[in-house]
Amino acid sequence: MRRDIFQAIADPTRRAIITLIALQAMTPNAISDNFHTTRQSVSKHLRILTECELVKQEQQGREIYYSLQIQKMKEIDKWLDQFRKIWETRFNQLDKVLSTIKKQKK
Amino acid sequence: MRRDIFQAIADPTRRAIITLIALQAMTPNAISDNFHTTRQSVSKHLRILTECELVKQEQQGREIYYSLQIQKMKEIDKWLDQFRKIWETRFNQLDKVLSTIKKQKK
DNA sequence: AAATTGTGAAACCAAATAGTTGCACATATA
DNA sequence: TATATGTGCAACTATTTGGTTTCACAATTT
Repeated sequence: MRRDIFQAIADPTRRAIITLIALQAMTPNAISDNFHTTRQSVSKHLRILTECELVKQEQQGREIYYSLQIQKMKEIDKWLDQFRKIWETRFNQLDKVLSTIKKQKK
Repeated sequence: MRRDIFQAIADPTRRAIITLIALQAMTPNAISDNFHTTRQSVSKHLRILTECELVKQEQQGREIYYSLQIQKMKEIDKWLDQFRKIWETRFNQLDKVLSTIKKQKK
């Protein structure tokens, strides 16, 4: 059973849940009201998200509030870094080409 | 058959392929030399990556060179934007708290 | 105390996935 | 022309996945 952030955000419902609870904690019932699926299905997604530490729970009486562990999202950002370097370099190269063309026009 | 970038980068082998061909185009044979899997398996991954436009092919004789379409990676970056705003705000709030403590110490 | 509500977990199922094996086909080399 | 090489694709398999149904249990309300 693989369980990492990339696998977690692969599912569109899970991405929607993440967005939904990014700003405020919500209960499984409240979350599932926003989707055309059962509470149990959402519950399963929340378990997966919890297992890879993208989400944390907070019990309040019989209700459990789920919220996003925003710092975990930075791991995706960190992975993107290696490519960011490349696309920025390509942009700079394009910039260089453009300024060369500009000079030649003079 | 779902086919989007998030599903594409969910597989660790595909993420490794992406990193491998990010800087230079490579043939399926050369790519599969880097993994403990068959050429056919890599070929399948390349097909998935091509289908969601993360990778482009360039035929050269009987060889086909695959390379990363770096700008497509920006889509993930774009999706992260909504969370980046949150984690930057949280950081600023922490900053505010810290400077308040500093003031109180004076 | 009895009924209701909010929840997680197990059992089950259909569909998707990653991988393998075997093949076809085009390009290159002998 | 015959053989070797680089490749994609189809068929098959084991495993994983997302979803549903059913149940158990604890907290709340009546």
